[in-house]
Order: sequence, then C-alpha cells, then structure tokens
Amino acid sequence: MPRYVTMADVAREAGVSLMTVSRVINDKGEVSTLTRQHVQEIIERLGYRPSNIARGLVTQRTGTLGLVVPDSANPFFSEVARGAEHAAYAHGYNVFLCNTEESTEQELNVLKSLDEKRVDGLLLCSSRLDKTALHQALLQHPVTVLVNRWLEGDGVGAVLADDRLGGLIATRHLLQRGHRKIGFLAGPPNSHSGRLRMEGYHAAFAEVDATWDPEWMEHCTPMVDGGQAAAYKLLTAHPELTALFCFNDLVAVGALQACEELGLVVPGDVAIVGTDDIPLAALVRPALTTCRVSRYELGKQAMQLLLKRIEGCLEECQTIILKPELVIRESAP
Amino acid sequence: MPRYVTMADVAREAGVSLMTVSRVINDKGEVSTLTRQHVQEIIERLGYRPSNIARGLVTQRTGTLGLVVPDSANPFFSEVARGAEHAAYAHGYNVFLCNTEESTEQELNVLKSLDEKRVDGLLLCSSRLDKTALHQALLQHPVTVLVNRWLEGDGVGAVLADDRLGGLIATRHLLQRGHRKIGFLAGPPNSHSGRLRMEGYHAAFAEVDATWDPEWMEHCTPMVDGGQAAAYKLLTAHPELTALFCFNDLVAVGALQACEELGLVVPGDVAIVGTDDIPLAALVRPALTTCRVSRYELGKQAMQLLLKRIEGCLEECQTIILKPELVIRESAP
DNA sequence: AGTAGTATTGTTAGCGTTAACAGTCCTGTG
DNA sequence: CACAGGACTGTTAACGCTAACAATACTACT
Repeated sequence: MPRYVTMADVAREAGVSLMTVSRVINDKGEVSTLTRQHVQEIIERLGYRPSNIARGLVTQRTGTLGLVVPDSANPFFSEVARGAEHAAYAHGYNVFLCNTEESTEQELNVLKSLDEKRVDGLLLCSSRLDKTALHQALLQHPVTVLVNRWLEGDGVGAVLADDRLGGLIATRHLLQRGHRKIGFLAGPPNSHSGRLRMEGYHAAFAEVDATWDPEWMEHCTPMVDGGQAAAYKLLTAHPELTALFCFNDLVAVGALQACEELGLVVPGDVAIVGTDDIPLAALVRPALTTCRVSRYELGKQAMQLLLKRIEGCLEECQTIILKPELVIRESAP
Repeated sequence: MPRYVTMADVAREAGVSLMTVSRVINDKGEVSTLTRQHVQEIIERLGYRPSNIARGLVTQRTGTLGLVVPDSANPFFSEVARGAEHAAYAHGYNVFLCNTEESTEQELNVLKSLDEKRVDGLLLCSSRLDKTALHQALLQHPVTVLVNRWLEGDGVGAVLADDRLGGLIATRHLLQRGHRKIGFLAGPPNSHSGRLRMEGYHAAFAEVDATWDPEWMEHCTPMVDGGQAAAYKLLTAHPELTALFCFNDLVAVGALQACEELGLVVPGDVAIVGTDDIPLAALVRPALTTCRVSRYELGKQAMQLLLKRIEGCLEECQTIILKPELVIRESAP
C-alpha cells in the first residue's frame, strides 16, 4: 500500500524545511523565487498533494460546505444545488450534497454527519424539521443559511421565495379568468412553503370577496404520483372544481395525468397552475402555467449569503427574499 | 467564537482518560457498563461530536467517498447518484457529489480536490478525459470505480451499461418496423457511450444487410437544445430520414421539438428512439420509445463494487455489465 | 567595519484523535 | 496467601500540517 507523499518527503527531497514547503504551497510570500521554483519542481515530480484534513485540523477550516436538500433528483433542488455549487466553487469551497429523502430522521442524521465532518458552513434547503428540532440541530453548526424555510429568532440566514405572493398571483390569475371553485393540492402537511402558498391562495379569494371551501384542499407527497392520487381524489369528490392550484410542478403533472384518466380536458374542463417552473413544465402537453422563482439564483444567492456569513458578516446578511412571477402557458391560459 | 467540544473536555468532565472516551465513542469493548453510561451522559450533555478530520488524520480513512458526474441536474446522473448514495450511506460513508459541467478542465480540478480531501474511494461517471489523462489522474487515487466508461489495463473497477447492445436493439427495432434511413444524434464526440451506441447502430444495419450513410450522424451536446439544433440540421439536410436514434432522452426531446418546428409528425413522419428512459421520457407527448438500464441500479452496483474494492477485493471485483432493454412507447411504436 | 533593517529560512508546539502498549485492579485457584 | 489471567483503564507517541516565534543571511547605510 503506497503511502501518500507528505510534505516531509518533499522537504527532505528539496533540502529545505517543512515550513518552506508549506509557504510555497500556500503562496505565502517570503520565499525566494529560486527555492520556490525548486520546491515546486519537487512537488510536481513527487506528485505531492497537500492533505486537506491535516490542514483542517490545525487551521480549523475544512474548505467544505454542507448542502442539504430533500431530494437532489428533484429538478427543483438540482437547480438550486447547481447555483449553490457554482458560487461555492468560485470561492474555493467544496460541497457535500446530502439528501434527506424527505425524512426528518435522515435529515438529523445528515446534519450530525456534516457536523462531524466539521464543514465550515451549512446550506439547508426546505428543512422538514419542526421549529425546536431545527433550532436544536443548528446550535451545533457554526454558520447556517436556510433556503425556503424561515426560522425566527437567532442569527441564521435565510433565502426565501415569496411563497405567499406566489400563491396569491397564481390564484389571482385563476380568479381573474372567472374560476371560483379552485382546488389546492397542498403538498406535505409539514411544508412551510405549502402553508404560505395556502395563505396566498386564501388572500386571493379575499381580494375578490369570493369564498373558498376547506374541503377543496388535499395534502400530497410532492411528486407526480402524489399529485395524481390527490387530484383524482379531489376531482372525484368535488366535480364542481374548475381549476387546481398545485404545490409544485411535479404535483401538477400528476394532476394532468389524473385529468386524463378522468376524461377531463385541460384547460377546458379544469385549469391547472403549478409552482416552480421546472424544465418539465414547458415540455408536458398541455404545457404548465406555473409560478417561477429562478432556482439557480436561489441557490447562488443562498450560497453567497452563507459565504459572507462565514466571513463574519452577520448583521447585514440575514434574509433575502426573491419575488416569483407567473409564467402563463396552456394549462391555464 | 465558541470552540467545538473536544474529547479532552469530555474526559475531564467525566474524570476518565481520553482513551476511555474514545473507546465509548467507537464502541470498542473493554469498557465497564458503568463508565460507559457515565461517559455517554457527559457526551450528551456537552453535545460532543467527534471530529472526523482528527480521526481521519490518524486512521488514514475519512469515511468519505467522491462521486463525480458530468451534470447532477441531468436526470440520468441524478438517479445514478441516488443509487450510489444509498449504497454508501448504508455502509456509513458520506459522499462528495461533484459536477464536472461536461468540462475536462473542471473534471481534473474536481479530481484533484477530492484527492486533497483524502476520500477513501472514487466513483467516476462518464469521464470525458482521454485515456492517458484519465490514467494519470487515477494514479493518485487509491480506489476507483468507473461508471459508463472503460479503461483498459490496471486495476480500476468499472460498471457499464452495454451501450453497444443498447444501440443495437434500438436500431434493430427501427429496422424491423421498416425504417431504412435512420439518423443518429450522437452526443458529444468524446463520449465513449456514444461511440459504442454507434457501433450497435451500425451492427443493426449489418444484421439486415442494409447500408447507412455517415452523413446521417450528427454530434450534439447531450441536452435538449443540443438535440433540437442537431435534429433540425439533420432533418433539413436529409429529408429522406424517417427515424432518429438519439444519444439520450434529452436529445430525443430536443428532436421532438425540432420535428414540431419542421411540421413533421412523430411517429408518422419521423420515428424517434431515445436512450436512458429518464422520467421525462414517459411524460412528453408523444411519449418516448427508449432504451433503459436502471440508473439507480447502475449507481448502486457501482458503489457496492467500490466499497468491496476498498475492503480489499481487487481480483474478483473488476467489472459489472448491465444489459439494457427497450421500452416501447408512442414515438416509435 | 559596524549596525540596523529586511528578506529568507528554520524550530517548536500543538490541532483532536487513535494504535499500541503499559499499568492497575480484581477473581479464582493451587 | 501468592499469583496467573482476565477485565478495565491509563500513557505515550504519532498522523500531516501551520501559527508563532527564532535564527540566520543579506542589504544598505553611517
């Protein structure tokens, strides 16, 4: 088993001290160009790679960040992750991308594990933990930024889409087109975004003095089959519904499928509005009307906020709120 | 800045030696139940989390694996990643998921960075590096498994979809339906899978003594817009084509869009076969006929192979080949 | 030549953990 | 009662690196 080449090997080979090699590696001035070149040659020749873990032990910084998402295969989060990773790379950080698989238990596991890895910071997307559990978990971590989740009180950063506004403009659009009986596929019961969208949904009804029925709402897993099952149930139980507002686009695609099964034409019989504008939204037929916040931007801004916080900006770097816009396509013209 | 709690803190508080705490943490027998409980209490109370990096320094194992993919937002790789992550988690490992953004430069960066992080093993998907560069890069890494890429010679593991067979059965299907002029959207020129699919594509023609024209092939980026542009070009230049075989499903979706633009009906005017069976494939209209290898399985098997290799199985744990199957849908019935 | 100042290099200690070995304290046996 | 042998606990020295300080060599002056 060939050991890794260490700095000591390089130093011996080059006939200089450890510190000189260290200075060359970290480009900390104070080394004559001659020795620098010589050392660099040896490094090259020996294929030396400094050990980040030894370095981390002494500097207390690992150059590593944690990025926690419910499901990295979900196009929403994969775009957020891309934005976040780009920003991190640009600053010389690496990222641990962790899935919670929508399970709070797994989420706690992942947080613990990132803690033990001594990540320099944490980007936590759409946490499903309740307030106290989240608070408790974050106590351990030095610097954290939440995405799509608000936690009152102490200094964690947050980047949010204005979900209430999203629910509002989506529902308002449907009401403007004359719909009055609008179902809501609400996603997981413990989703914060889901609750805010519901608020917006209700607020839109209030704006036009229309009333809504709590029976028109149905929770579901935030995926295609969840949306399909919930839409099927809702449309069967409430044939009076002429529109559906959906927790996200995958759910909306599920709703599309349910309509097809039930022989309902979209948007003729039922109009459908999704949320997120995932790539798929434009590709399904009919293409989805949906509520967009740039996911890439969300991830990028969040990571930049995290990096600023790591560098000590705490007062000014608290919360960023991104406004959604409605993308009107065929499913609810 | 509140320091992390260290093992020394726990030891002092509990009135025992460092080693005793270490033994409790690692569950290495030889500790009386009484002290064990006592120490565990203190650990709990102090919220102690062992430092993986200090541990890594002495044990020479980080409990961390590298997973390198061209684009984690691509549904193909995100499923592979899921499979791989699950397998890794099940064995107590964490995973660095890294994107190469389809750039060889970025790929080298990422590999270097993982090396410096001292990952215990490396899963490298669809590497775009050429033979010597790849070989060179892997010299540094202790244990590696390649996915979707073959590298002759020395001991790296590999998990492959039988891409040649995939190209063969897809093209054979089209030939059986009477198509004779079949275009090929070949993906990036340096893609190994692409080359193998081309072989299969040619082999299928040979089976029925038909001939193909090299002009029917067009390279493209492996994404929707790449496929669209290439399909547009190909179908304009060669109106005689009645079918397209595509590097992957995203490319196939692009081809679908190109047909729409050109007023060509799928499958009536042009039949389209994709590869990979990403979730989108079943959702677009017309739904895509495509060639599937379980991506989740691919990732899982690859990770299991990697873990076995880490544990020392080198002879028996070389190569796994997964056979694809054709999923027939509307785009090429 | 002597000296202050600067550029360059070296030395020491310690980051938080574990491997390896060295005790210490029992318990049962001859 | 002495003692082997297990059960438990402690001590020491790394792991590979950098911060902080110490030493040396060189430069340009007076």
